[in-house]
Amino acid sequence: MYALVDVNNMYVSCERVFNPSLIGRPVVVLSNNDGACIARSNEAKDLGVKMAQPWFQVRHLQRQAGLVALSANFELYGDMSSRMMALVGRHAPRQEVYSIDESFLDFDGVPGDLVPIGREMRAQVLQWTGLPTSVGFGPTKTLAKLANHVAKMAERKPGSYPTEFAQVCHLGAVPLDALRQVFGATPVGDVWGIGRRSTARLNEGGIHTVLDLVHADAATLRRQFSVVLEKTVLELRGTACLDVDHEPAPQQQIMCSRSFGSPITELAGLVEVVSQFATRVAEKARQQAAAAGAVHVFIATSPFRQNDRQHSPSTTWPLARPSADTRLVIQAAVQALNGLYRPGFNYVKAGVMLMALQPEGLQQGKLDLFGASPAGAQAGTQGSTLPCRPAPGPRGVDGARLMGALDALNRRFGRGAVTVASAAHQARNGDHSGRQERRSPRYTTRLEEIATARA
DNA sequence: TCTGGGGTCCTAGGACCC
DNA sequence: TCTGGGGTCCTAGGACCC
Repeated sequence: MYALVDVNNMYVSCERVFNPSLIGRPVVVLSNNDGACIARSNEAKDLGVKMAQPWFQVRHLQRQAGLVALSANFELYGDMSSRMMALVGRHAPRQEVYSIDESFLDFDGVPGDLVPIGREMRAQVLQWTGLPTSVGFGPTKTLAKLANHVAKMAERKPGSYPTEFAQVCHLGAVPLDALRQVFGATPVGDVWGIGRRSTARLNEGGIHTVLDLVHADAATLRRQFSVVLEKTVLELRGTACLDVDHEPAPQQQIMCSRSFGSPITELAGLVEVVSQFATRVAEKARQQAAAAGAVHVFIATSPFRQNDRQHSPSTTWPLARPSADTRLVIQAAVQALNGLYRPGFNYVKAGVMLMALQPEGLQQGKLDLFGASPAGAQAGTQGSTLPCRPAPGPRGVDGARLMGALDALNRRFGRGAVTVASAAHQARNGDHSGRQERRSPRYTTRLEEIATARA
């Protein structure tokens, strides 16, 4: 039997732990640039605020309805997440951390009634971290997900589902007719793995509820849609196709992308932001002890600016050999960018992705024909590389040691304290990193921002 | 004026090989 | 004049997730 434990309105709940005056009020957490709502309290959902809705469209609700908006504080959410994950992981033999606020648990071999275990787990997380959760049990991951959805909705919208399902719901332990009722009351679009596109197509074919879906022919759905949907149907019928992934494979890509505070039209501005994103992904790769085989870059205009000409190209630039050296990643990213850029467009977003990741140190042989010159661009200008020594970086400095020193300085003095020159023009040329005017303190990870208690 | 960011998996089709 | 077929690998793009 599987469980899915999930924090209700995670980001808002994290904020409420440290600012209880937010409890009971409509609250949203905003994305980068304070541009869109990426988390909503139940009260904000009831006001009609949609996921990813632009802030300017709901801003008027501040006055009209007391809506409170906060800038995202990912450092806080990440730390709260690890505390919560550690707690729930104790209750089952195997755990898969599925996202920042969700965890699958595998209760295989655990005897007895799981519902009391779920309630205890929920109470413990609430008491020890302050975060409210919902728990769903089911014989497959998809059913556990659905049970979790039911647990949440039964609490939030009395009447949508039987009240005994509120907070903790075990769909593997209900009578068949009760299960049919749940299936009949749930739109297909609420099922894990069925998105907007598939929902529309299923509806056209007369499939509206989960009950319709489980009665449909799986092989036909596979032909018309995909194996993914077929598996979803099998899982809803109780046949497990997905297992808990307790040892996740290393990441395949590392990305950093962001929209800008205001459009950028000049190449120089794009070089700066792309260099910063490249710096960030290289840092992330080194944290994971990974090296990238290629660098993918994209820039994009805004589809919302309908009078603008649109241009959203992307390209992948190979590295001469796998690396997480900030300088090499920046060089490759900027070269890629040079090929993408066209004058006369209002670019509003860019991103850098590291591809073909592999464990650091796995590289075959320390030598290659062109030494360490990036993408072979400076081949022949550096003389030959001696065997059995780490190849020098672009300026003849030992790359690994330099990056290690860079990371250590930034850990100690804060991110961005030391960086590569091409990524450091921000202060002079205006800030493209965007607004974050409503961010709460990083209570749990910065000593200087720790919560203070008042008598 | 202002419209998220970071991921995974699957599929189709082209390149390439023998 | 006649001009293969089967397999693998890679890539781009789509759909989905939170």
